[in-house]
Amino acid sequence: MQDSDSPHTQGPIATVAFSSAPTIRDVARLANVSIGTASKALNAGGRLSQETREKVRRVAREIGYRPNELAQSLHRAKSRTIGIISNDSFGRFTFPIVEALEERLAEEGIAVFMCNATDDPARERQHLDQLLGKRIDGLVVTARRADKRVPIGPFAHGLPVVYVFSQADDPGALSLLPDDEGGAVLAVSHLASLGRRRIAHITGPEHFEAVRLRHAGYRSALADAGLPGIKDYFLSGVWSEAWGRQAADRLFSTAGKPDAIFCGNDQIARGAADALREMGIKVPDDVAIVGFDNWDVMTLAARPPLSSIDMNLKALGREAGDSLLDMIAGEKLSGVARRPCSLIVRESSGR
Amino acid sequence: MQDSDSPHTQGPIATVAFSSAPTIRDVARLANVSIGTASKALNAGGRLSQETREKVRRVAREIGYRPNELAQSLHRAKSRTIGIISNDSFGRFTFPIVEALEERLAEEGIAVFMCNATDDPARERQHLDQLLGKRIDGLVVTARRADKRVPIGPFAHGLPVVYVFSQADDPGALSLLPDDEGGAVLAVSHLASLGRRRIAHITGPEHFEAVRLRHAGYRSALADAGLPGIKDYFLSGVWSEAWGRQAADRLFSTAGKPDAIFCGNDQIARGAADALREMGIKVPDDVAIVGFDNWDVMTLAARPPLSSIDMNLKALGREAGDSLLDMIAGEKLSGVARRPCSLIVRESSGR
DNA sequence: ATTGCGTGGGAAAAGCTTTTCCCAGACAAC
DNA sequence: GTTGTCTGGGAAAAGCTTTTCCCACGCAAT
Repeated sequence: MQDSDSPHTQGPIATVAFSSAPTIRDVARLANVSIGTASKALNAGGRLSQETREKVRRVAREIGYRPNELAQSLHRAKSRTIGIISNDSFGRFTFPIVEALEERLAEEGIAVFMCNATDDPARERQHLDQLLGKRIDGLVVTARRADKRVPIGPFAHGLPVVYVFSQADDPGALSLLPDDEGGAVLAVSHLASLGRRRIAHITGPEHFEAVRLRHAGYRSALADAGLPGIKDYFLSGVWSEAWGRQAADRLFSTAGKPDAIFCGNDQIARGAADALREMGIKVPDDVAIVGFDNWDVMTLAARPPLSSIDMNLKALGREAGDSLLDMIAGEKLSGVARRPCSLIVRESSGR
Repeated sequence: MQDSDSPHTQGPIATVAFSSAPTIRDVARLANVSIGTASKALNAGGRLSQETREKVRRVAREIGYRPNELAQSLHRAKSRTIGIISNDSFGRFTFPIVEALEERLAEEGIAVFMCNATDDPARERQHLDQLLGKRIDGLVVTARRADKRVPIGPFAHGLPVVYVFSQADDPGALSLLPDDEGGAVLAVSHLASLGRRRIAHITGPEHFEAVRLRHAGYRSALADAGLPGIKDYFLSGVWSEAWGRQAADRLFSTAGKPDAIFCGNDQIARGAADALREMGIKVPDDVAIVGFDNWDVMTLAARPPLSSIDMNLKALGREAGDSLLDMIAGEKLSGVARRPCSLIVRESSGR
């Protein structure tokens, strides 16, 4: 906290009852100084005797004075406030991002307005309007899917905008995304390094960019390992456990019995693991499995616990905060940046 | 939106490039009127000719004028802003609450500051300090568990405070909670109404108030149905699928084979369902199961899909918004209110 | 004793809006 | 033609801070 030594952060919430929050006039009056002097005393600026300074601070603490940030913001034309517009109703993916972002910004004393638009352009517009009225210093846009969306700007006054887990054709804005392709490479190379040679891929709907990118990573990692791409080993469906079970059944009835499966998410992976267990196929001995998302609810509850790819969403959120701060400070950042995923090895591909 | 007819909500984000956001002075100058007149023209107040009014509005729209809410807030001593402090890092339970709350408040043009304290009193204090500086009109406190916490106030200036999914000994504040006991009654009466007579209860750690309340509901519903409470049928453990499996195993090896299980949450219920299936016990034919939370990730993926108790968290969040609005409007609300849960019947107790 | 300088503190403006009060002008009525 | 009334619009204050500029006083130096 930059102002952790300012008097109001230490005092009680309020000691003296005022009819409304005390202002600097109250402080000045009670300390027998002018308003300007009181302000200088509280802000470590100006030339004041130590004595006066302390007197003012003491009074401020006693009456629970806390500067009105609205007035401060108005004065300095910076609100120390940013907005987040989400289209995920803050679901599983945006949440860690938003949490890390909020934490980073809180470190700088910047508060976060949270707006949920749930893919409704009218609501998004309404929120945006309100945020602009509140003179936010920056804007973060996030979503459930990393697919391209229409730009939310551009803004005449150069409002800094960061898209995270989301992207748009917005030349002035920065997009921060996980490296889906790299994550898939990580998973498949890991499986190959275990000696697996028949690696299947069960995943979600192909209209997701993430599905296409992870598929690309799967293929390139296979090629790098000198393994053939087998058509029947690629199964695109939906993001559910039921599909994972169904696809696994299919792999072991019609297709040629793989010895490893890379799944597009952890739900599919868990479904596949369940199906294999019920078929009497041992995981990881007969078939190794790696999921995607590293969602503990799935990976830890599955039998056996699932290896998975972690998109490092907290790090992504934190970086979004860093970047936004840089942009607010005047730096120009733009383009699309993809950040690496991590492989988390558990029993399903362990040993 | 109360001001949906004000000009700025319809115009473009910005048409003319200003060095910084245009102010009402710019509008007044370009429309050849005084600042006061411009304000009146834009706000439907005062006595102005229709002509002047339209001229001002046209200019405002053309230059993308948007009133500075910081100045408005400063003037009217209402920020139209509230804060939410969460200690759940916005997890599964607080999300729906916060989402509904934000939606309700957005309807009134009130923006929401989101703060995550994660059970760290220092961070909570820091956030609170900042929020008070920003002159929020109200505060919502939420948490991962509904257990009692230390009050966040009291505040000298009567800041409205609502605890939701959380409670504290704060005489001036309102607490809104789900009726855990009633939810348990709902579940157990439902099972009894299906003709089940040996109803077990597998649940989480007893230091959770929710566990104790649901247990109480379980017992009172048993009594109401004229069923005996059997000691071996109550199993308290942790909130996990693994515990659900383990407890179910125990019920069917040592205890006297129940014909229904009411589970303290959906993860336990899913674990129990899995264990039963693997023992060759049919759900719901041999044993009916009802979970708690109605968490779709569990209830829909389980085999069979799980009946569950829904805490109606969205309704709770919306009501928290309503109450906070009332309190901001001057109404005095306090005490602890518990809101009913709903029973969602699926296959695990269906037919 | 007078000049000069430094120091401590005050006055005022600026940032943007809203609202109240007031004034000037126009028109009607006498 | 003069008075009165209504109407359209302007001036100014208030809301709270910060910051710049300036002034007055005291002390030291000549």
